[in-house]
Amino acid sequence: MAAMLVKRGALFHGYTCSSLFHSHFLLFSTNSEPKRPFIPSSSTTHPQLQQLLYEKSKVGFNKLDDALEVFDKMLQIKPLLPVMKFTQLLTALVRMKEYSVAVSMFREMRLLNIPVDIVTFTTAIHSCCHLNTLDYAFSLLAGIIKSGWVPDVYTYNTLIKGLLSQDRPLEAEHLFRKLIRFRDIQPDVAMYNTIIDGLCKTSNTSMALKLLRKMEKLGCKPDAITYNSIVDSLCKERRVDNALDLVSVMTHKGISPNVITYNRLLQGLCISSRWEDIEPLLTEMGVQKIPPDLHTYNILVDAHCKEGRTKDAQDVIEIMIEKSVPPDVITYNTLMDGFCLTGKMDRALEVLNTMRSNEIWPDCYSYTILINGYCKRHELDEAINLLRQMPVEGLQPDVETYNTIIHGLFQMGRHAEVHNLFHEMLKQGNKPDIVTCRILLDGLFKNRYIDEAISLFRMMECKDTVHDIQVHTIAIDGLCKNGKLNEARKIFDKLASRGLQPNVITHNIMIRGLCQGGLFEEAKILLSKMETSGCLPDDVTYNTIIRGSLLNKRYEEAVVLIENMQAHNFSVDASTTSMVVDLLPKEEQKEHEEQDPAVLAFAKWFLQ
DNA sequence: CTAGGGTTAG
Repeated sequence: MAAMLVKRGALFHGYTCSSLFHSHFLLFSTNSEPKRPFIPSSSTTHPQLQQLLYEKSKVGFNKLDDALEVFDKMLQIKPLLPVMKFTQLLTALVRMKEYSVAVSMFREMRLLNIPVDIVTFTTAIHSCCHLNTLDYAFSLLAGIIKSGWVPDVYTYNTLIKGLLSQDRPLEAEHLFRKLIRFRDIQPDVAMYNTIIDGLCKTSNTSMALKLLRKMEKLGCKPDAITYNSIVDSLCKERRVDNALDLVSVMTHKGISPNVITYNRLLQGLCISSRWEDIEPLLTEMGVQKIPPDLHTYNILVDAHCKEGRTKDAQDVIEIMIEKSVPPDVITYNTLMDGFCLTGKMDRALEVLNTMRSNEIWPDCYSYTILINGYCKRHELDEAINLLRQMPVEGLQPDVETYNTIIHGLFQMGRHAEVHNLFHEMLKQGNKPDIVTCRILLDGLFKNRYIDEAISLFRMMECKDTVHDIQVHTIAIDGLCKNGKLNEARKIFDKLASRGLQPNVITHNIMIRGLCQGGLFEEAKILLSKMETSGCLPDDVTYNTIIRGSLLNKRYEEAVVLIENMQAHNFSVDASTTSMVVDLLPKEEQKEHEEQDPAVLAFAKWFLQ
């Protein structure tokens, strides 16, 4: 569980209601006000309400106004209706994702002294969690206790889930441990599932597996949800065989995999490019009588597209329509992306029309995909046309759209337009994200605006908002490539003290920089540090250091490095090979006898 | 008719 602590910024604040006033302020100052005031209308009679409630309970509360109308009428009734009726209304709002209205209504109920109970409180807490007002959620927890109720497993699970969804896993863990330690509640499957999912989402799969065993030992039977979280996590870590094993374990224990299990496995096979294993799994789904759903088909469409088989992807869509699983906007976006990937922009645009004629309306992402397609083809004017088309279609470009087009402009050296678009993006109220930071920094370096790049990086450093290894890697790369090796080294050396873990790409960039700057010894030291650290070298690392050794005329060491690489089951890449070939004397040079014998010896050894 | 209304996975 301790490994959950890796998530940054998760300081333990405690669970008091000290911030009650602050939370109230938040509630009033945001859009949490009801859509209209709760002024009870007159001349409502009880039977009328019963009729309304009866009707609504059959068709559900479709509109927000329905719920508000019912609330008004409910308030009229004397004697007061059972709390449950009010809770049902709150739940209806939650189902409509009208969380702020739900919270306001709850507050109204409290002001009117409607005697809410633990279920009502929990529903209100659930709404707060969706509104990012966790402080208020915890003040409601205090409110529960003050009202003489006892928070139960539902209440705490809602809060834990809220903490996790707010990226506060440390506090979620604390709360969970506290509950167990003080035996406040007996965790049930749902609570274990919440924690296990939290562990999985913070890449603590082994911890999740431990907790799975622990819950079983404590007599809490895991269900499909428990296993699916872990299966998903294993697949994302490309441990799809472990995922498959876990599924056979669950089946053995009498817990049947469901469509979500199979979808996660299919996705896992796709991530690991194990196309040959997909067909058997689909067959097994058929045997188990689990029909594929929309997600299954979307995974298949994506897999075909990723492999460039857009025809097969289209066939899958045909099958979907046949089987009455109508494609959605994701299906069509995936197919469009497939066409963009192969540069077939006309086909991608056809898909856009197909989806419109099927009354599936393109979203912002549809346009981003197309814009990305044009950027890849270096057709920036087409991309900009599409960007301008979006508002006409009632779509507002988002950060991702702007990131895509800014990246494209930089690639084409259209630096001046980047500035315009960046300011447009800010004016539209889009906050730059970490990807924007990376694109800007990289673009400035690659377009040789070195001073601008450096000052941008310094700004990011000062603000400390950009606590991101990729941004630092980009800066190191940019500095190395522009003859500022020492500044690059300074940043690299400071990474650990900033709590940033250099990854294999960071290392490869630094090693290449060192080799090209003639600091081969230092590059070798860095490689050996990698071999003993958690960041294992990959084929790029070995090829980089080998090219470095050749560049620095260390032919004996090149032999050792190549053998070392082959011992690690990596092979020499094309770039390294051509470098060796270049070492050989050219035909026209053959008569000259200046060739270094060590070079010849090495090249002969390599080519034998 | 003694529950009903609230928690967890893509």
